Amino acid sequence: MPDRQVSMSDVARQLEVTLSAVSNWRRRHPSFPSAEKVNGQEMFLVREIVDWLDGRKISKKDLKPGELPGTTYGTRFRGAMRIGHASHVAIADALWDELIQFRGAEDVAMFADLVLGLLYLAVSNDRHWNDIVATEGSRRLQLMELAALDHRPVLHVLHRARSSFFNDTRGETRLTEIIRLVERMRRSGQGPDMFEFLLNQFAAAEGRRGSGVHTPAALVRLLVELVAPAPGTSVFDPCCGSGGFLLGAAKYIAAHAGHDFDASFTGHALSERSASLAYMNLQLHHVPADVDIRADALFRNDGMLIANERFDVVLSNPPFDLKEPMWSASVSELHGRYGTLPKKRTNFAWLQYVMSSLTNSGRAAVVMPGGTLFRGGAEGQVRANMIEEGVVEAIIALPSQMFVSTGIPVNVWLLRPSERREGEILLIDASDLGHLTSRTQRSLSDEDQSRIGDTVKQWRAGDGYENVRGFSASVVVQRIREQDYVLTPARYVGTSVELNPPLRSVRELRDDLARLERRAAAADAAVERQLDRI
DNA sequence: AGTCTTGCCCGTCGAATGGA
DNA sequence: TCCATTCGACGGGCAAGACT
Repeated sequence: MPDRQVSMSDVARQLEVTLSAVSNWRRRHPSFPSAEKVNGQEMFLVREIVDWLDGRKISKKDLKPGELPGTTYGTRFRGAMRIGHASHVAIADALWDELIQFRGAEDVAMFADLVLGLLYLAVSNDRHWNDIVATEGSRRLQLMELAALDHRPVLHVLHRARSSFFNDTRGETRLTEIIRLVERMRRSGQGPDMFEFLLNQFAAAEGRRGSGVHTPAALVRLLVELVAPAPGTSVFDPCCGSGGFLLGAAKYIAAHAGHDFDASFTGHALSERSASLAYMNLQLHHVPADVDIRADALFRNDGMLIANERFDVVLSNPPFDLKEPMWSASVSELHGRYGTLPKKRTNFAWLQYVMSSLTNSGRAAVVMPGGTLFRGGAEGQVRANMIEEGVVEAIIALPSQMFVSTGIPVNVWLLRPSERREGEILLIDASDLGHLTSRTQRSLSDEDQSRIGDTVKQWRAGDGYENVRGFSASVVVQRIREQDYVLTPARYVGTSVELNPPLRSVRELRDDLARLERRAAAADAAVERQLDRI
């Protein structure tokens, strides 16, 4: 759309605001683009209008379903005019290619911190940002320091990045280029989404050497859909990483319930870096979230994870088989309502923790490694107790290679308070779903996600659900008990390929053959007739 | 008739104020 | 110091009126 033009009323119509609103903007804001008369009508350049609208937030009461608080009129205008409908991904993709050229020898995380920190400053409209863009050298570094002092999370990531980034002369020119790219991201008006996009890109770039667990976007969407958070709910992630689940839940609520946004979001981070990234990510999307760092106090002396609040919805992807001693040395066992575990078996400690932080009408979805479904010992005992208590609602086995950090297959535990026991557990084997996005990466398509989501919804509603061989099975607890509480879905759903087809009589087969021969003869005759006609 | 401006009203947000 | 309340600025909607 190089030089497309629009009138004031066009703008008002596309934005679904009144004409007077646009008129007021024009009257009240000298920065409003100037008009040009075409055939007696005043016209504006779309490019200039979009630029200006990007700086204009839609007030809460005027948000439409699906729009998060903080959405600008620029975004709405673009959507309505189908401008750049390829959206932030296309823009960010292009910028990403440029961006990684300026990566130096330092590790990806440092580079990520620098870029994300700057993008946060740019998008959150920091008062120093314009000067940072316009200045160079030590003055610019001073301004960055000043800006970071105003934003503590940025302070953390920028400090980390600075020491390794600016120790040579090339650092200066690279910084100039990076700031230029960040400014372009800001001007695109889709900074918050780009922040999220870059978080995913950087996590992928860090790969297996990456510092933290990063939940892929497809998995976030799946889990959020499975717990279906409603407006007014409290959402909690006890290990929130960069805030993906909390943001996903906020987006889900906004998309399904309009702008009614009185939900609360709480995240605990295991590192200061995670906390900073999560804080920035959520702030930029205007998600009112509390993010705390709880790494040092993860496990108390009695082995319990810290739990003193309850939430309606808990979503989490905690680190599997946590090796790091994040608890005090005096911890020898991990206690929980459903059993005691040796201190190295943290997976079920997380699951029990999730249960203890759930309200009695709550719902939780947790990502766990495959071992949690079948391992015996103390873990098997806890699993058995949870099943008997009726807190396990469903298990979904996912394909391998879903994560950048590990190739092992994972599964989703859907948990509910025991009051709601229904005597059956839904087991879904989705390990055949998904497609490879690279040699080592697999992702779930939208269809895959909705197939899983719809199955769970139908099963919950008790309406229209049927077991699908090789995919899903609703299983009574008694049957799981007989299997020593092993929850591996594949064991219950059967195989999709019929290994032992029921034997058919020779007569049936001969009849079939005869029928097919008759149809073939009829088809031949039809072809002959057509040929004769020519 | 269609397009835009103006004045007025009202809801929202944040800063200031006041009380425990 | 923390909380609630008040107040003013601001932005958007509405309706009447002006312009072409």
